[in-house]
Amino acid sequence: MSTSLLLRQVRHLSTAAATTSSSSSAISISKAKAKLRSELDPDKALEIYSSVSNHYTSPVSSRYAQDLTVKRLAKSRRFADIETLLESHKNDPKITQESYISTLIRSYGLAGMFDHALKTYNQMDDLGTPRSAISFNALLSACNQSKLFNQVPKLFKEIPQKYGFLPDRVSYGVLVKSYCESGSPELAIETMNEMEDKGIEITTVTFTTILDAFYKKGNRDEAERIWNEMLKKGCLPDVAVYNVRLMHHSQGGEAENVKGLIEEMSNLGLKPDTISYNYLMTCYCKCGMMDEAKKVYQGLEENGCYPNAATFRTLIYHMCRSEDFEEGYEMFKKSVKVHKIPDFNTLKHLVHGLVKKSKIDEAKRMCWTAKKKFPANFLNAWRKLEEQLDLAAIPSSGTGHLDGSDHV
DNA sequence: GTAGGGTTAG
Repeated sequence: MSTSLLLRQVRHLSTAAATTSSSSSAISISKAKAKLRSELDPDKALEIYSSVSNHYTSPVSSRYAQDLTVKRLAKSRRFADIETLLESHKNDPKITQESYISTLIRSYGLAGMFDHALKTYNQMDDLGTPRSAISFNALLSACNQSKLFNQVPKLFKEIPQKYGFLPDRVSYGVLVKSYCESGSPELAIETMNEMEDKGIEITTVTFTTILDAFYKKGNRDEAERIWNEMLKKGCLPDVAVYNVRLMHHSQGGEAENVKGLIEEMSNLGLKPDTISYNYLMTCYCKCGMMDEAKKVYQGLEENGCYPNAATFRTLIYHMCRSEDFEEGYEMFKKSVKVHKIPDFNTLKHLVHGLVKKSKIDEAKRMCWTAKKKFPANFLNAWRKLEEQLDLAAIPSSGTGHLDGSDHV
């Protein structure tokens, strides 16, 4: 189906949703989300999205599907398509709900289209949508997402005053983020003091933003001071704030410290997630402790976690570095099986390595599978790689199915 | 019903 046709259909569907309640061909939103996660092709993503977009249930459930679709389109620089898609939602009667229009504002931000986000925010008067901190927060987030960090303080000063509402702790959270992103965590601390004066709750989230900013600046002492202040203020640490600490300790290859932080989390009753374990794994890989890294991978499931694309990418990358290409190939097959294939560059190293070790059949099978699993715009890159390495012929044994049907 | 952690690499 062509994109323009599809978009026309989407528009039709969202208008139709105003009068009729459902369409029998639509797939469930949870099914769509799962499909969207593994779909890198923007056209196909749009197709999946269009089959659920007329089934708007609540902002939170449809936002994820919309965000994924917009992100795919933005990555392909298809801004006109994003506009058509998001503008079509303005025909929906739910546009008078502040939370509904807020998802559109946020999505424009995600695409880096802040001018459209602001235009939508300004349209609220005409559309008859009431304003509060909710849509304001969406606008501020859109500003940050579009990397216009310097504009956030200005909006923060002007908009609540203009429309007569008060910024809430989330609004302040976005403001803090904008200062941190501009490289001024000092201004973020000032903002935190201001929050305290105004009686606005400072949460673990706000501290996490600032903690991360100081680590990124290489100011570890200040980061530690923020961490201690957070605890002193009675904010409970959670998995996200530990992941910030894990990230910065794993970058220095401090395997013992990272291991210690993971244990600290468990002692506090926090369950490390895939991101936490990925940091531990990365750290072991960097220290050349590949066996320990593999143990982390093998233990993921019993810890209630699933490997993601970064898990496979990290393992495959470091297996290639230590010339364990066959092991890397086994890992590649596992990644295909669970639809978490790493990026092209990582796999390129692996194909080269397999050829170097005369594992021609494996290299051919890899290319064959990758061409099927990557989005269409990668087809040329894979063909070129095949040609360079003289792998273009059909794999010698069998058809080379790697997607769970054999060989895995 | 919104804010924080995944360019975890070369």
